[in-house]
Amino acid sequence: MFEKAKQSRIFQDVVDQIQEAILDGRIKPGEKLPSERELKETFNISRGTLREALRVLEQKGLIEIRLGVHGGAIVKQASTEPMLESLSLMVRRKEIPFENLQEFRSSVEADIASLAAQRRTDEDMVYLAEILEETRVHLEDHYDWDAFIAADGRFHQELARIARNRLFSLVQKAVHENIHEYYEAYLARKKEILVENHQDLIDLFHAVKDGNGVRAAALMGSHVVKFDRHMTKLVNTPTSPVAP
Amino acid sequence: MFEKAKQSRIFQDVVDQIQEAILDGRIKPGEKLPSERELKETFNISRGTLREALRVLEQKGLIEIRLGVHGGAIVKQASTEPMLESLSLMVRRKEIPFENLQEFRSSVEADIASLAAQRRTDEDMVYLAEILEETRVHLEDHYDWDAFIAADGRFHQELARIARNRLFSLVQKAVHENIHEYYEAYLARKKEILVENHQDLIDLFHAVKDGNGVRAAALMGSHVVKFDRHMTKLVNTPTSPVAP
DNA sequence: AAGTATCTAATGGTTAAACCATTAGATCTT
DNA sequence: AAGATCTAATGGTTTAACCATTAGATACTT
Repeated sequence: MFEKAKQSRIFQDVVDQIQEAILDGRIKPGEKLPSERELKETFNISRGTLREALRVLEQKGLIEIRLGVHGGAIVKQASTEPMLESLSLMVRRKEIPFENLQEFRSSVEADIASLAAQRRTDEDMVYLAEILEETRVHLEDHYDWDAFIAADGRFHQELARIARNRLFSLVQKAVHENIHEYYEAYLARKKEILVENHQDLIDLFHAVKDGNGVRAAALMGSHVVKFDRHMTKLVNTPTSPVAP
Repeated sequence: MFEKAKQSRIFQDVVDQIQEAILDGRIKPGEKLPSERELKETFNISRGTLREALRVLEQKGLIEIRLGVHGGAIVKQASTEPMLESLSLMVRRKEIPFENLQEFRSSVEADIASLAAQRRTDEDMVYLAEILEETRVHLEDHYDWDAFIAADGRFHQELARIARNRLFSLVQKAVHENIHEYYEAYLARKKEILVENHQDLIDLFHAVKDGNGVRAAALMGSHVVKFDRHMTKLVNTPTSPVAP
């Protein structure tokens, strides 16, 4: 019924006030807050307390601090960093099993492929074809594992852009960045994997070009799953039963 | 080719060291860090600098500070708070258009419904049936809009649990909490909306019970879209063209 | 006149020492 | 035994000073 009375922390009050000012648009991205010495007077607090508030706001991705004579706290554009970091921390803390991450990625990528197929324009397909050609070059002309993987990443990213949903783009990026580390660590660099992968991308390209959302989603789902399977056994360290 | 030399900030170094210790498991959830006065000696820094580091770690959700004689910084269990907050900030800063949020939610809920249908056990269905009955009571026996909406939320949440993917659960929660504010603000409280909604839940329940993932996904997709449509026109404030 | 070096002042980064507020446990009182 | 009080350790806050970085002003050199 009741909630515990919050122990007042002055810096938290300052954080809230500045955050609301930013969210309400009273201070806009690019604009500068007053200097620390001015702000401490405004809020009638010490500089140390003010600086603790600034650290919190900085960590939230709301402000950025610059050094020097014309430095100070500048309101940042909204960015994906805080989301990337918080997801990354969840994964690194093993709060999310790796298979969950794989499964989620597979579903999200399939959703993206479906939307992309429904919304792609002719210009989109031109650019997507360029990326597809890149993967072919890095596979057939000058074999280069890392370059192929990088182009493959751009292909997925571009599909998300074609889907025209910023949240999907953001989530796709967050998941990809967090799963990529595992590729580096656990994936055997066999060319045959990339050959298979490349064929998937070609099929995907055509499904999107044809506006066939159902097929695009199905192809993408199996594409991701197939790729993940190459390392599943290596990642899954069985947890030993805990003694009572 | 090069990246700009990072301006060294001492507190950042402290943040990194403590964060790594937590992620490596050298300090475990529930365990307490030494007191501020001890830590400042360990790192050979001032207390103010140390406290700035603690503020950052606290904001990252890695530690929690308790007051009093046996207080101090305690390593927290991994939790969803940081992700919820960062997504919330993105939405509130209008970095993500509302329609994107709706569309994303619809896709994710459909994915969840599909997985749930594939993985549900008999016990799962017993509990899900209880929640479904709750919605019926709040609609037919003692009509209560808020109670129905709350039970509806639990139905979705329980489906995510049945899907047995923590990342889906987490994302579902994050999106739901961020979209819920809009319901409060923009949704007309007409009973007929809930009647329609309730029928959807019944159909969904049976699709899941039958293990029909495809049908469950389709039902969930249209269920969410239908619900969202009731407020779409109200939320979309057309942006006036900007003068050059 | 142009370019270069130096100086200046404002800003964030850091330190030090002190005091306040909160809290769990020890001690005292009844 | 129960309750009140004291004690000490901890986080929260303040103050005042100094350091490091930086953009612009000024002085100097060619």
